Formats: sequence, structure tokens, C-alpha cells
Amino acid sequence: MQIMMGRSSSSDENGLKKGPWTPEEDQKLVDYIERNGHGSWRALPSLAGLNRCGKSCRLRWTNYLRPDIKRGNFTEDEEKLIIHLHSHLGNKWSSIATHLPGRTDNEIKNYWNTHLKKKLLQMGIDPVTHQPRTDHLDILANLPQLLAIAANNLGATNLFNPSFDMNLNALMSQSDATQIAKFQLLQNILQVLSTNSTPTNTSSIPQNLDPFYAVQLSEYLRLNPQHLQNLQDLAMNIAPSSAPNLHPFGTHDFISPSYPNLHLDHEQGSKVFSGQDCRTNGNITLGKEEYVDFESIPPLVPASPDHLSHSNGGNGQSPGGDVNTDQLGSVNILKQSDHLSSSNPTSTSTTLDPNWQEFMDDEASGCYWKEIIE
DNA sequence: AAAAGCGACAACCGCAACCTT
DNA sequence: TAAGGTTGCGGTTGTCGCTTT
Repeated sequence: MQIMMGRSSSSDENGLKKGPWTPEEDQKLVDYIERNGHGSWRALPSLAGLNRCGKSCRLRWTNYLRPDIKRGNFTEDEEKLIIHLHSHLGNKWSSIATHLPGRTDNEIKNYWNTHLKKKLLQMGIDPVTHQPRTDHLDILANLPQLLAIAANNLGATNLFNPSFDMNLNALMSQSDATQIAKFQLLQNILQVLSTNSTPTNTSSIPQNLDPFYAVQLSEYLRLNPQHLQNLQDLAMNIAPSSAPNLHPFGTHDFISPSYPNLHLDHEQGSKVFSGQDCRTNGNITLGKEEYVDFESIPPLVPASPDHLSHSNGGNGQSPGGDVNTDQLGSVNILKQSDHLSSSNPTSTSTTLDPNWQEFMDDEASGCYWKEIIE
């Protein structure tokens, strides 16, 4: 079923047709190219009997009519690959597309803007830099305290339990909506890291963290495997039955099952993969020296200060925009201010979990976390 | 049931890179 | 080497259909 979207039919000043293509036009274009190849796109329209500009024909062919185009939803694997490639290549959609057979740059770009960007934002990750969003750094810096508060005040509360939201009411006594929002973000991060499904869906939390997201986590937060293990241990302390099972491995070890021969081009400003999957049954076996060589990664596209509205265009409209309402996913919580306990988390003297202490004391001087926390 | 809002995506636009003469 | 033409790329827009109010 083909749904006609896009612009309404019109003509430019030269009388050339613009807007959505009709099935008849498609047929003419396909027939011509199958018989003659496209040759010069500029000359093609008149030769094929089309009242279109060559550019429009080329776009229609490459993005829609090409026989090798794979249509339909993106698979989970493709999604992960796009995120990974984007973290190294930035908005080089055509380069990214070369690693996804049958997908066009336009399709990938659209999918990024409408789905993946939001997903990363929900994780508190800047989709431009693939690092923690600067406006969330304070949240990340306070993670140890937040988790300690959670452990102290929520007792056996399960971070992944649907009732977690309701339990947060206990924290409202501090009249600090920000603190609650931070908890929500933390919850979102952990959920996203532990599930392939929508992070706000608290009803289906799998027990194992998808290895890909473990990689993303370690990459985004610049965690080494030991840090990741500490985080898991910490989560186990709070939510023993449902803490995600982290499977850390170096970022350079990500090999898509569907694209085992993925080999990024260094000249394109990316990393070169060995082509060998170094995963080790989910265990941490990588030595420090084997971990991510961040210095080898070319500078990423710098974060635009207005990246949240970057795609808004001139009129402020954005496909898949209004990310701000989704970031914390905590609006419902903030409205629940009726039932308050007497504790005050902000004044609670928080005792750092040993794991966090170790985490912070780690000698990894270049640790992004350490910089934040200190 | 109607209106408004929002998400999705095909297609356009402008610019830059590349090619040809 | 410069100029003009062509192609490719990334950002943005416009419209449809679905969802929410």
C-alpha cells in the first residue's frame, strides 16, 4: 500500500511538475531506466517523457524506485548499527547508508530524526555528541547520592518495578521536583539500558542488558568494564531481582550479527573494526589497555548549543520535535504531590555505596565520570 | 463528531564537491 | 587553471493520517 505523502502537486516557473509522483510517472521512469540506464539525469526527463527536472527523477529513483530498496520497518539490528555508525560518522547519512544494504540515506535520516534521536534523548544522551547531555551532567554527577537516597528511602523498592513511580511519592516531602525528575531520568536510563523496548514501558523489563546498549553506555559515559561492573553491582544492591546483566565489551568490539564484516573506513573519520567479535560470554575480560582508545576517535561533530531545536528549521516546526516533554518522562510524577513522607532526601546524609566509592576512586584519570563527580 | 495536535516521511532546496572542457 | 555543468548530500518543508482533546 503506497501512501502518497509529501507536497501537493504543483509546477515550478519552468512548468516542470513538482510534488508527489504518480504511479504513471513512476512507471515511465522505471521503464526508461531499465531499458537505458539513467545516463545523464538532466537529459533523462525529456527522453523518458517526464515533465520533471532531472534532480527530481534522480531522487525518486534512488530513494524509492530502485529495485534493491528494502522497504519496511528497520530491524533492531539495523537500528543499533545506525546508532553506532552515527556515533562515529555523525550526520554522514550517505556513508551510514553504505553499511545498510537496501536502505537509503534519506530513509535513515528520517528514521534518525523521528525515532533514534528521541531514544537517545530519553537516555539522557546528546544525539549529536553521543555523550551525556550537558544539561544532565548534574544529574549524572549526583548519581551516587541519588542511588544512595533511593536505597535508604525506598528500601526494597525495585527500580524497575512499575510501582516505582508511586513510591517516588515518598520523596516529595523535600518539595524538590527536580530531585524527583532526576530519579525519573535515572530510571529511564537504566530501563533503556536493560530493554530493547520503549524505555517508558515498565511492564516488560528483561533480565539481561542488551550487549549493544552496554557498549553504548560504556562509550557514552566513558566507563571501563570495571566501572560498568560496579554499576551492575550497585543495581544489584538496590534491585537484586531485576538488575540488568551488563555485558561490557570495548566499543571496537561491536560487530553486528547481521553485518559481521562491517569495516568502517578510516578516511571517513571512523574506526576500523577488526572484523572479529571479541565478546566473551558477557564476562569482563578486557584489560584496561584493551579498552576504548578514545584518542583514536576523530573529533565528533560538536554539539550544537541549540541541538534540541536544531531540526526545527525556520518556522520552529520539527519532525519528531518536542523532545523536551519526553526527556524525563516524569510529568506524571510531578503531579502526584498529595502523599508525602516526612523524610527529606536533600538533607539526608548519604553514605556512598562501596561500589561507588571504588568507582570514584578508580585511578582512571581520564574517566569522564571522575571529572564530573569531582 | 469535530477540531487540534502530533508524528511520519516523501520530496524540495541550496550548497558543495566533482567532472568536463 | 578557470569556468560551467552535473551530481550528491544534508537540512528543511509540506502534507497526510493517526491520536488526543
